[in-house]
Amino acid sequence: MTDTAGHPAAALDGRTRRGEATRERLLAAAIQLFGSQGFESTSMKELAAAAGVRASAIYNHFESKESILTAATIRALEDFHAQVAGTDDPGTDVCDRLENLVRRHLIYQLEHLQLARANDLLMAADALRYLLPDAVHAHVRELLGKHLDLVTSIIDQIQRTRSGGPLPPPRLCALAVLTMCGRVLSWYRPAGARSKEQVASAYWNLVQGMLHL
Amino acid sequence: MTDTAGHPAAALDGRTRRGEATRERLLAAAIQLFGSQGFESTSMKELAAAAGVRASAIYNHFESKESILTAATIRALEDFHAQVAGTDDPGTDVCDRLENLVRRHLIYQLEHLQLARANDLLMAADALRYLLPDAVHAHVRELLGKHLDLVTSIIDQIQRTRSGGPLPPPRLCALAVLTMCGRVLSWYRPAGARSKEQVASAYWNLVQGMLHL
DNA sequence: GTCTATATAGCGATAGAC
DNA sequence: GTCTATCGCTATATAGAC
Repeated sequence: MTDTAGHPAAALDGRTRRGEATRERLLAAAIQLFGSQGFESTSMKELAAAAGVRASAIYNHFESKESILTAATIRALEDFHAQVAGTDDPGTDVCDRLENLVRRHLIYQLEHLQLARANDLLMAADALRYLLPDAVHAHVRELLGKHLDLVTSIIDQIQRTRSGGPLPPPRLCALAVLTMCGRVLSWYRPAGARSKEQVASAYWNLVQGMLHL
Repeated sequence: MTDTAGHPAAALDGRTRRGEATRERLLAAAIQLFGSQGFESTSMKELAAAAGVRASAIYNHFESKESILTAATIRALEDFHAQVAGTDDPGTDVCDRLENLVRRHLIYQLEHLQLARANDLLMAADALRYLLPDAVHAHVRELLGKHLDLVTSIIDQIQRTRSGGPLPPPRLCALAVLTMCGRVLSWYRPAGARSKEQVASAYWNLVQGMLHL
C-alpha cells in the first residue's frame, strides 16, 4: 500500500519503481475516466484495464475507490494551480494580470480536456461532497476560493483605477469571468473552424466589454 | 404499464388516477434526485422511497431506469422551453427580447434548482448520450439548439443595428450569454445578501457591457 | 506487486399473491 | 397498482499463491 506518502529516492528497488509507475498510470486513468464518464459509472475493473493491471492490483496503491478520487482531485487541482494561478506576477499591471490569468485558464481548459472536466465537476456542484473526506473537500474549496479571491482582488483594483460606469461588485464579476472560463469546453468545438488562440482572443474581448475596459 | 401514452380523461377510474399521481411523484423525485446526485448514484429503491412506494412498483409506470431518465429529461426541457423561450415575442424590440430571455432564464434557474441542475447536466456534457435513446438525445439537442439559434439571431440583429466596436461572432456571444445563465447557480447563494432580482439585474448589466449595449 | 479465486453486498428487474 | 420475495448480475474489496 503506497497510498499515503512519498519515498526516499535512494530506497527504490525495481519492484517499487514499477509500483510507482503503476500508481501513476492508475491516477492518469482515473482523471481521464472519472472526468469523461463520471465517478459512479467507472468501475474498478475498467480503471484497472485502462492502466494495464487487474482490478485487485489497484488495492496495492489505493485503499478504496474513494481514495483514488481524492488523489485524482488533488492532483488535478494542483496542476491547475501551477499552470494558471501560479503564473500570476503581482508586480505587473493589473489589467495585464487579468488577461494573463484568463488566457492561461482558457488554454489550460482546452489543452487538458479530461483534467479540466474533472475540475469542472468539482467546481460546478457540491455533488462530490459526500464522496470526498471532509479534509479533502475543505482543501479543494480553499484552493478554489483562493483563486476566486485572486481574480476578485485584481478586478477590484481595476475598477478603482477606472472611472467607467456602474458595475456589479468585484466578486460577482470575478465569478462571471471564471464561470465563462470554466465552460469554454462547451463552446469550443475542436472540429470547428476556430483555433484555440481565436477562441481565447474572442473570449478576452468579451471580458473586456463586460468590465468596461 | 402506463409508460407510453396519455389516457382519455373519461376512462379514469380511481385506481388509474392513483397510478397517474404515483407516476407524477416518481417523475418529480427523479428530476430532484438525478439532478442533485446524478443518475448512476440514485438507486431505484431510493427513488421509490422518495415517491412513497416500493421499488418494484416503479415498473408499473416505467419500463426501466433509463426510461425514467428519458421522461424526466423531456419533462424538464419542455418546462424550460415553456417558461423561457416560449415567452419570446418577435414583434418587440430586439434588445428588450434579449433582456426578457436573459431574465427569465435566470429566474427559471433560481426558482427550479433541481430542474435547472438536471438541464445543466444535459447541456454541459454529452455524458448522458450513452444513456438516452438516440431519438431522445436528438430531441434534446434540437430543443437546445433552437434556443441557441434564437439567442444568436437576436444578438445578430442587435449587432447589425449598432455601430459599436468589433465583437466576436453572434453565435459565440450567444454561447457566452447562455453559459453564464446556466451557471448562475454556482454564484447565487441563497444564504447570501443578494436577492434573485439583484442577481438578475447585476447579470443583465454584465451582458450589456459584454455586447456593448 | 501482481495474479486467480472468492466473499459479500447492492443493483435493476421479475413473479405472483392480493 | 402495490406489495413481498427472489432471481441474476455486477460492484467493491479481500485472501492467499507466486
